[in-house]
Amino acid sequence: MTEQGYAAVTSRSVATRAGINPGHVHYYFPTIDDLFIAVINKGADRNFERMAAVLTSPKPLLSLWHHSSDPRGVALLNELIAAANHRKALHVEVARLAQTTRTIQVEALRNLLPEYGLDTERFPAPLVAAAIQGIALLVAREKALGISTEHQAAAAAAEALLEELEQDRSTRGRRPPSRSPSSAEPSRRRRS
Amino acid sequence: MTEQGYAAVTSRSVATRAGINPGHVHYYFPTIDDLFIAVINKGADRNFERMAAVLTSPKPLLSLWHHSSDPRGVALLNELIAAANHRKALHVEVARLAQTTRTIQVEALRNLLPEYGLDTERFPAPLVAAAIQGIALLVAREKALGISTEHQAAAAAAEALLEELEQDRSTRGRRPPSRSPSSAEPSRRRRS
DNA sequence: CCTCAATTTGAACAACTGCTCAAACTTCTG
DNA sequence: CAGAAGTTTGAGCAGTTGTTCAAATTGAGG
Repeated sequence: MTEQGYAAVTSRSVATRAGINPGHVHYYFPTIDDLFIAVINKGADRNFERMAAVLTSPKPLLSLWHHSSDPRGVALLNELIAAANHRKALHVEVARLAQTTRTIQVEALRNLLPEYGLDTERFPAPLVAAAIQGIALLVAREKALGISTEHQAAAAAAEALLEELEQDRSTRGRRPPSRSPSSAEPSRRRRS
Repeated sequence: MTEQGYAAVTSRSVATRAGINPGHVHYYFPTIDDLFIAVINKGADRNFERMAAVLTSPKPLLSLWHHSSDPRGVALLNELIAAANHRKALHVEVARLAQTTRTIQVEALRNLLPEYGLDTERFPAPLVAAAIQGIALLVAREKALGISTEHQAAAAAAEALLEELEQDRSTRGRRPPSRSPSSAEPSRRRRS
């Protein structure tokens, strides 16, 4: 699926790779849609586990970036979404996977972002989540297309920024967060 | 293609929609790949024109955001990329389209970004381009999947940020940019 | 009006797809 | 070891695909 697109996944191609008989595929997965749904669910399980680990790791944002940058994961999700656009039965499943993933991310980020000293008015959790995953998605896509080295610069800059944020968080962590906005920094537009 | 995926584009389906005979499609487009390539090239032309207009408009970043958020454009590009992953003949064409688009964007942004007062060390042109297009891509995708209202918050926040940047640029424009970093703002980390 | 080229049609072909099903085979159970 | 349940196979069917091609139709030029 990641190598040749979802359309290359057929009873026969799967059987050949699995070293079994084409008809036998339908013994365990009555329809090909069932096979796709199984892929989605298995991918979802792994994804949720990793996501939980990522969001409770020492450097959540950076880990989320690395996780979202995984080329195989990006390629697989892209194909699943494209497949869902062609086969209606998959649409519901893919939507649910994406929905749950996004909800987990946003809820976790809502708790985490204050620790980074981010102005959550200008940079609310949904935006940060979309930015990290969106940039990672685009970088992975351009790498897969074999485009020039522009995406490397973007990836490097993104990683540097997140590293910077993680450092801010760790130094902040030592002294408890001030409850009143009176001290040090000029409240607005400190950061972006 | 945008409605049902690239796999739904067949000699017969195209002919039916065009009100012509299936075989006649092959008179003008010998192979279906040729048809896809024509779509790519036509889309590329329109895209380059709009991109040029966007990048020379009064609010380039905001316009780029709106342009990148166009649902039909996102859907079409997604399908073309998915198709290119399945049919090798398209890969070259799609890669060239994406490459050219990205190059145009980045080169324009390299000239524009200083006007916004952005620290181009931390926010180089490739990152800004990837961020705008990546977030727009993700938002459009989630909207297409029919996912909850989380993406709306992300889109609103992104738009507000860009609007803010545009205002900075316009007020900056009145007084010529200071050549030395001595004045007003504390040089590092003024902005993100 | 006649001719010749360009266009349009309809039918057909081979290759592939998802899926079914009866028959063969294997494994487990009593 | 017999039989039942589960597994695996191979062949086949109906439908769709890209593509070809000869024949029919249309249109332009002399």
